[in-house]
Amino acid sequence: MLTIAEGKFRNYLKQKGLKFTPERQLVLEEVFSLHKHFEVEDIFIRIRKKGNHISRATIYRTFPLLVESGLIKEAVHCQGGVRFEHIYGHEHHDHLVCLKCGKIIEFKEDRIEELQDAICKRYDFTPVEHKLGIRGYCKRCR
Amino acid sequence: MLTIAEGKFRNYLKQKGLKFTPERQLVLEEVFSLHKHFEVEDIFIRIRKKGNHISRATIYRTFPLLVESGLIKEAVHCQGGVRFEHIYGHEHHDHLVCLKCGKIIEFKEDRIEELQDAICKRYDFTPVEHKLGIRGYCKRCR
DNA sequence: TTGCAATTGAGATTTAGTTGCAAAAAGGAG
DNA sequence: CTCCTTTTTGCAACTAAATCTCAATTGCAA
Ligand SMILES: [Mn+2]
Ligand SMILES: [Mn+2]
Ligand SMILES: [Zn+2]
Ligand SMILES: [Zn+2]
Repeated sequence: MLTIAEGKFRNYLKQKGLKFTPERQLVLEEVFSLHKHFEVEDIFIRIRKKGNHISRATIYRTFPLLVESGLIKEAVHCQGGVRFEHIYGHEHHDHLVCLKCGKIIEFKEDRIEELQDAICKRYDFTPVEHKLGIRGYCKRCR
Repeated sequence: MLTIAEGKFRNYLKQKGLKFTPERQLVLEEVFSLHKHFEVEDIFIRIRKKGNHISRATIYRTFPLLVESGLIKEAVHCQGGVRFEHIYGHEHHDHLVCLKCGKIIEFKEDRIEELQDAICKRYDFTPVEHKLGIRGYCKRCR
């Protein structure tokens, strides 16, 4: 999984004339060692905890490259920072976000996706990505 | 329209033990004189241009009250600030956002809304609000 | 190995939004 | 109307996320 993601990242970088540096590798590895939503600060802290050195600026500069290369994307705008998630190795899905406990439930509904396509056709609009977030209260917080 | 919105706002404030001040009235009027998406800074500038005095802090403090009272809501997180829109006097809708020119197309699709309800039932989730934003390229920018 | 463009880290800067506080004012009680 | 309490205001100081600047470093292709 990581190796394939790394291959994609290397290709992307090369094709853009950019370099695969040790710092970018650290970020990539950390991002793909997680299996949930994450934000810049999470990755920063985890890399530092492992004794590796990296600056926040580098992570902030690396994330857009990971997005551009199709490996991760913005998932939800929670209170505070932007949260990211993997694309590579994960099917597209949308989110239910609990306003009380912050729990995030992922769901997939093909019929919604189809209707979205139909709407884009109706407005002669070429979709690149979409985000559907439903906020409310989960079973336990209601 | 404004008068009814003002009534709702006054009720909300009273019920919370808050006051209907001239500044809050200015914000309310300005917000409802617009008929498109807006952000805090827009309202600030428009009020100032008319020669009225108000501070940004007051507007930042008033917006959550307008949201809480059900008159406006966050529409989209564009590059930069949060954009708001009216709820009062407008039907619920979602957005297509052009990544090139920033144009926003509003759409309404009841079948998507129904499917969302079904999903919430499936996960025993009580929805409060949702936001569906499709980003891509409009007819002219493609 | 060399040269150059890309990258890095550190700290400064920007930007959106929040907060503390003293002075002002709303609005209910009397 | 006047008084009194509570809320509100403006300003400036502050915060936090993200971006930028720049000198020193490094990747990598020739
Ligand atoms: Mn997810
Ligand atoms: Mn809208
Ligand atoms: Zn919950
Ligand atoms: Zn466009």
